[in-house]
Amino acid sequence: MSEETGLDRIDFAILRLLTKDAWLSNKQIAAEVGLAPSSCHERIKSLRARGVLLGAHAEVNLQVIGFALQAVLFVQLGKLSIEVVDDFVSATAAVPEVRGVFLVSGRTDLIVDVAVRDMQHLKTVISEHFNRHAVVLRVETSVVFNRQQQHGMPLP
Amino acid sequence: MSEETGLDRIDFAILRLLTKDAWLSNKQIAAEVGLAPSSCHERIKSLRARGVLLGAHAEVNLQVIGFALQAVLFVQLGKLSIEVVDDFVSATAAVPEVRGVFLVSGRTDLIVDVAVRDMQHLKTVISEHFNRHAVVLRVETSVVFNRQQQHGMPLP
DNA sequence: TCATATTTTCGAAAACTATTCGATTGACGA
DNA sequence: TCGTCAATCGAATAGTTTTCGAAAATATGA
Repeated sequence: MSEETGLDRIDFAILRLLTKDAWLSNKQIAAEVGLAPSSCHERIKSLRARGVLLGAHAEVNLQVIGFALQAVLFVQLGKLSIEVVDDFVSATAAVPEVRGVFLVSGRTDLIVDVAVRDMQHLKTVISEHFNRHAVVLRVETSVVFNRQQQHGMPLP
Repeated sequence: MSEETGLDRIDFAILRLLTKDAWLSNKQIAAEVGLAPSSCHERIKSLRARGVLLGAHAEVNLQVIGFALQAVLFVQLGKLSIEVVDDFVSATAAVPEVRGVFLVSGRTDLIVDVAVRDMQHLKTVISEHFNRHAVVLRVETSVVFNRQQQHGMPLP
């Protein structure tokens, strides 16, 4: 068991499997990692209880439900307190079209990943949720041509 | 049933529940959407078969496994063919530390979201996978201070 | 409008899986 | 070496998923 994390080789194997496919059965995982189903079940329960496994989310094909356009917004904010900025980040994340928000260092403050139906919809989202907001100084928009997301573990 | 998507109100309810928590049982979902378990099961099977539901991924606490630092890389590429660029996007997505890659329009070509252990690790990743690569003209790095991800449906 | 075809839903049975629990094993420090 | 503790196991139970034929609802066409 690694002293760093409190997780051993088998825990990592379980995490790797579940990040690849959260719908694997406990029985299948147990077989893959070489444990009895009851032991594997105990480990997964423990990983959840310790806050290592945070949950699982199904992935839907956004094209199919009519969200054909993706964009990235580079948002510049005014000089604000940390509290105001963090609140704006949370408010932004709560917008249904927003898939992700990053508060970053550098020339831009916020990077916002949005999924929309079309250009008209994109215009509406930017106008309603960013340009209208007093804390926002400037929004630069980039269209996403290609995108790849990695859901697995960041270990080779 | 919506003619646009081939999905009705109940399908959307199922998708909303599963994107929030992919570990909900079929029985629970059936109860929430007001169907018999067998009918609900049939719908979920169909959503998978039609490519609407693409899969599910467990979410792990990256801090706990030692990935304490997140960064966004803004990568500028040379004038290249679409094929070469798409290949580079795929190669980038395959790097374990890379969580997501966006090929975008505008002043930067690639936005890369990475999770690393520390600054030393970040330096290594940028050096090994970007600066070393001939197609990369320039990499600008931003540290991620705060991040929120939305896994649910982009509908109110 | 009515009859027919098709799809969807349902409940019950069967098959399978998760979950619990006491006993056993194995690791570790005294 | 011994005792303690945590992890593992197998078997029993409880619960869920999956299948399937029949019924209901919905769509189709004359």
